[in-house]
Amino acid sequence: MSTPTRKNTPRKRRARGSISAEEILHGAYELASEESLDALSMPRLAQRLDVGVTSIYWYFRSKEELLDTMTEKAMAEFDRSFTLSQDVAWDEYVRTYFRQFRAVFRDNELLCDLIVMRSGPLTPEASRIAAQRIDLVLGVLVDAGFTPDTAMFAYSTLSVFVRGHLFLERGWAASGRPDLPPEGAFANVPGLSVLTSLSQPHTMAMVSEDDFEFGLENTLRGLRHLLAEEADEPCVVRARNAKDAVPVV
Amino acid sequence: MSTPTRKNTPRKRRARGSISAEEILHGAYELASEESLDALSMPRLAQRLDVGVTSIYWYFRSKEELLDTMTEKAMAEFDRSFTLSQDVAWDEYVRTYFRQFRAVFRDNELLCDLIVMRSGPLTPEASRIAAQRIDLVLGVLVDAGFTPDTAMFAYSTLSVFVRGHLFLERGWAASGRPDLPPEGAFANVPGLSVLTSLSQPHTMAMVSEDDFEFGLENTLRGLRHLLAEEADEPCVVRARNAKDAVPVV
DNA sequence: ACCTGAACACCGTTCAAGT
DNA sequence: ACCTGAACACCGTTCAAGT
Repeated sequence: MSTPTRKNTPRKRRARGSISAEEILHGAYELASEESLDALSMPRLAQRLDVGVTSIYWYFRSKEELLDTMTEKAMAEFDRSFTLSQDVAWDEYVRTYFRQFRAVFRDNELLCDLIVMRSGPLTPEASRIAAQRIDLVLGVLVDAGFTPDTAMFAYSTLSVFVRGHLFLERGWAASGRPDLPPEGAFANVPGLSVLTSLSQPHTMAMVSEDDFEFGLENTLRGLRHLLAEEADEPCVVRARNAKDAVPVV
Repeated sequence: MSTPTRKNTPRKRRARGSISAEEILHGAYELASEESLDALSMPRLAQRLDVGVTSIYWYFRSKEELLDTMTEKAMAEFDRSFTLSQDVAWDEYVRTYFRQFRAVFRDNELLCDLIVMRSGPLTPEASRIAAQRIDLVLGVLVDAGFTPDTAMFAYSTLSVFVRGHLFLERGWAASGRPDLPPEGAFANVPGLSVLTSLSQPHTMAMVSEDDFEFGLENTLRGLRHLLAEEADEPCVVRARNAKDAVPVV
């Protein structure tokens, strides 16, 4: 029994062409997908691939570079899971698009972690995929009468709102604690007036289904009226403030 | 010269009442404030306080508990840096409030890291402070004619948007790279139509000043019209979609 | 050219003491 | 009751080799 124990067995040296960037990327993606992005560490990945930890560094300069490449893969997968509607009004198109946007990230934690949570500059490839998808939505908005610039701002607002929503949702999910007790969240805070007179339960998290839908619809309402204003809609005259709105009777 | 070297000098044991939770909290807050929240580690903090690392664990069960307490402090500081406007229209009030909301977090990285980036359940104390501030804004909305529930949704939308904006901004800032080259961001992506015809520079980051202002104003516009709809404004009849809007001429 | 283990400088946290 | 160092199980990364 001079055989070294399992634990201390040094792996036999692998052949020269036996690893590749693709293989590492695939293993990393799988590991993160099965467990979580947090669980992805260089040692764990090496173990899974049956490779020396340092070998990974020959193919990826750093963990960040590996994550960037994983994000490319994630962006392609995100793109594939979209089904764009056709022949609907621009606002229905946008509504469906961003509901789906949220749904895909909600159902796939890894995509959300790589693309939403790790937000920042993308690789050119990931950037390309995103740009082409965004351009389609902008096209719909421009066809509806928005200028290209306004269309871009409209997309930006919704994108920031939806990603903000996903980000905050994740924060509460990660805490383990379920959302605050729906009612009674503010029960023992003195000096409150409105918060204690809500007729439906609201939570501090602000990431309920209703919160999402309200935000989405309100943004669309704003855009609808912006479009009308830009087209010199005769009904409401330059309504900057509610009380300034002049109904043309 | 039998004196042990500086490096290896064991700290002399401290007296029994010589540390306190407050002192640790203060030191942690200062360290994070001077450097960054990332730079705050238990060993670094202990070193700064001239205390054994493990001593901290007598006062705080974990680093997370320390961070939660720091967030309480941060929330109080955030609250103090607010100056609420008076005697202005509800939408001007909300506009000023959320511009300030963003500005405070932008100017104080630590507050942003503790309150925005580390979003999730707050301690009861932090929760209380936030609830009281939010209640003031809701009061203004209710006075303007919104129902308490709608007021809460309105706050939620804006809060999620602004925090989303701050979160994304931080992601791009952390990357070190300045934002993408304003124009030419999509220059070499084939098949683009709208993105290549923008008359002003937009960036992939979607967190420019203009993006923020557009989102804020658009949300306010949506809310203004929602208020009008709810009050049975005679001008636009149940305008769920732009094409459904019936101008009453 | 590719793969490797040992080593480095860190983490957060536990534990069995010391006083 | 409070403070402590040693130790544990991790990180990401570098370096000087091996083949």
